[in-house]
Amino acid sequence: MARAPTTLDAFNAIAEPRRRRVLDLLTAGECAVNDLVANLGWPQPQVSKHLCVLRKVGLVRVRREGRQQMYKINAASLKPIHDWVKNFERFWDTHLDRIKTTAEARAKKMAASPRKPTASKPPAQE
Amino acid sequence: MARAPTTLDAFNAIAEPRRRRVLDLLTAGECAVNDLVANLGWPQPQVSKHLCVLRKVGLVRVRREGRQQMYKINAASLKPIHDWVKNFERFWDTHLDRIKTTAEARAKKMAASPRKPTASKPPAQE
DNA sequence: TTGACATATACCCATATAAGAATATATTAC
DNA sequence: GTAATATATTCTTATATGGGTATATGTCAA
Repeated sequence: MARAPTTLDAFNAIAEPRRRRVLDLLTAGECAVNDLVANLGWPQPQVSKHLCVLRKVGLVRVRREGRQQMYKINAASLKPIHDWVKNFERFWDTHLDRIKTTAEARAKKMAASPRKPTASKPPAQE
Repeated sequence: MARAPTTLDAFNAIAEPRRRRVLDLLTAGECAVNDLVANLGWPQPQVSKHLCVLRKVGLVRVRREGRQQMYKINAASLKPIHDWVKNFERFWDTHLDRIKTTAEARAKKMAASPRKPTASKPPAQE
């Protein structure tokens, strides 16, 4: 089996940095292909192809306006990614870490010598 | 040019659902390969290979303990993804929308008649 | 040493890219 | 109709994959 198609889901689609770049630009608002081409400086076919992938996974919506195709972001398709990554927040959120660490340290100290509540705490940071 | 290697960064690494699955399991704590194999029910070489990719992008750390290799999550490598996706939150988070809208409305009201500081605030819970 | 266990690696194969170049399609203007 | 504009599609090519199977490496035990 080969790698999953980029059009399978948002996870695969945004693995490509250039597609993330396109989405970043589209946060500013609806945009025609040529505007993206001008902003990005990439060959037009590449822009179209990346847009095609984004469209297939539902990350953008298209609307024709005369000769132009207006693309706009549909970021709701990013929510699954957001939700998944959010489950790992606690692993880097130093605020939560500190809370947890402090709580653990206090608990340990309490268990060791319940007499001295909050005293000999050298550096021991991080 | 071909697609970027899965080992290029976390974005590419987590495009594969099975690797996300592995990370999910590792949130429970450090784990030997065979434990993962047992939990996942995949052939051992596959588990090892996926772990290898995760290791190369820094999403997991290994430690040898006797014959076992203990893998633990290093979710800090997911932070770039979190940070990127977070920029799109406003596109689906109706909660933020409401907060923003409320804040703007209040600001506008304040500007119009600065006399009433914080009064007519009915439910607006959450 | 020999063997058992735990894990990693090597090989094969079908498939899927992403970029580049050329061309096709669709829409409007003349 | 013809031309011009805006965008999409069709090639090609180099490269990377993920699963399967077999095997190599590393570690402990007797």
